[in-house]
Amino acid sequence: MAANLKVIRPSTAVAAPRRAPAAGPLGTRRRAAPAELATGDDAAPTGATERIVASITTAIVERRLMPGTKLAEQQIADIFNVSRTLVRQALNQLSRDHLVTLEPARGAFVAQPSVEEARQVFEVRNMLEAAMIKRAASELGPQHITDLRAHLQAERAAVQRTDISGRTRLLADFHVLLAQMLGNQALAEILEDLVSRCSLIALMYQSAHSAEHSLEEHVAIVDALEARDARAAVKLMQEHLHHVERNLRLDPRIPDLQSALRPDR
Amino acid sequence: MAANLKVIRPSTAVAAPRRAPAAGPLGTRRRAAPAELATGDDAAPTGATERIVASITTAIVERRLMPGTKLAEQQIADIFNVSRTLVRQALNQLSRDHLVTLEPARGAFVAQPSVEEARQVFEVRNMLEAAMIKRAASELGPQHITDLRAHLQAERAAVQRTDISGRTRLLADFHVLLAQMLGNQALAEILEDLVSRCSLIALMYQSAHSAEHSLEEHVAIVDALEARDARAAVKLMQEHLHHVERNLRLDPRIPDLQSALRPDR
DNA sequence: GTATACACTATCGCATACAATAAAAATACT
DNA sequence: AGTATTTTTATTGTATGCGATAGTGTATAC
Repeated sequence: MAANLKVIRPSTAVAAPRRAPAAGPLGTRRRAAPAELATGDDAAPTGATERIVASITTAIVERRLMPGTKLAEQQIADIFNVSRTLVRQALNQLSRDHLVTLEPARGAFVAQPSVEEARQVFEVRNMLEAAMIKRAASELGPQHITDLRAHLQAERAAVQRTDISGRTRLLADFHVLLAQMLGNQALAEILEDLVSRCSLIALMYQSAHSAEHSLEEHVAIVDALEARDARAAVKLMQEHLHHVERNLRLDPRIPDLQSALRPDR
Repeated sequence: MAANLKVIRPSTAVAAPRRAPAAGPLGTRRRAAPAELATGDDAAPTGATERIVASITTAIVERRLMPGTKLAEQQIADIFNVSRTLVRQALNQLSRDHLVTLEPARGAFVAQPSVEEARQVFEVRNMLEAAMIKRAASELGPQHITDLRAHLQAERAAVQRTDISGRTRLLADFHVLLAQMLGNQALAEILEDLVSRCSLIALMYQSAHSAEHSLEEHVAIVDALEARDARAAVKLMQEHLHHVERNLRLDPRIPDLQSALRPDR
């Protein structure tokens, strides 16, 4: 009975995962415990911190936690029926992922990435994913392509049924999936961080980039990979990232409004 | 009198930094506390965890802590005159940096990167740094070149006086410095992680790559940057990374011997 | 003499308790 | 009435304590 909690309202509360942690194509997050059994409920002795991190990460990426939301330790501890100690560990990890910011003696808050940070993250993604997709074009086999198609199908399903949180996650996972297929865990971990941050950025700056458009571009990328056309794949990926970035509402008004309204709650 | 400790012997002990934390060209590590005064001694209320992380990181990168060394919580707590709580936080952060591994219910150990992990890290560095140096060639100004030359001078000095720990750090910092000059903090942080891991890898696999050789290659890279020859810079950087990787003693004998001899000590 | 089983010790995992800090509220004063 | 100041309250930061787990050493049986 550890993790039965309702979806949260935007006001200073935290959400738990509605679905089992390892549901999606790449559910497990880094540094998994030895052998996490299918403990649907609470019986995860060591993985308690992991569970909290995964829950909050999912909540942020799936847009159920707004930037700037305060993450009070005791509240989260009550929700997960653990002590503040474990919550603290989780929040520390999340701050390393740039998903929450720790203000000394004030508490943890869902991060509010600056415009500059957004620029930097997209720049790094561009560097990394261009190189990645180039290798993918030459190294991925038929099985990988099949798996990618399956993922695209899942994306399409989520988009069609307007599953906002599912589609957000799946669209982001596409990029991480590519990294994992190259068999490079180090790359996958880095990209996972970057992609998560991008989800937060997209949320904060109210991306006008439609999910349909992203899906189309993903399809085009896989097509290029299947054709082993590295040049086209790189170009498509870079354009894709550029589109996503360009469709952010980076007008100074928006973030200012955000932070202007938020100080009190 | 918090941080007066002697240099450690390889057997299950931990070292503190002999010099002030922010000494080198890029001394401060990520997520710095608001304004870390020059508190030579202990008066760092919030930054206590930071200090421990920085100390152990430095100790590992500068080769004063061998891979596999046990990092007992109480020992470190005694050394820094803090409670195990803060040490735990520090060790958690370090495990996120891949510098220590946390074995459940057994403790923390200086990481022993596998051959496969080494391969992956170098692959990512290659992707990232090739793209980075390409941008650097077009974006860096004369002042940056001057700063790079100064850094090379510091490298040369450390190499000449056979300052083993200093040169190891400086050679690694060269790459991070490049990232910082591009004004991309996100990139710099990622690269800092990768470079730290490489230091550990080089230590573990007894790199035969001479420091002099690395220095020469760094000089060549800066020359190419100054000439704004992006193509050459990329090529030189990739060759440099390739040389470093190729000079690792990746023979299966070494790590097997390590793990064969190590279980008892 | 070797191997297995048992007990002991040391360290980790987690929770709880206490101290310090910052926000909030209430009161007093201009 | 509005503002400044003090008191109160809530939340974070750190330390400590207890239960649990794994490693180590010893004794006993074969």
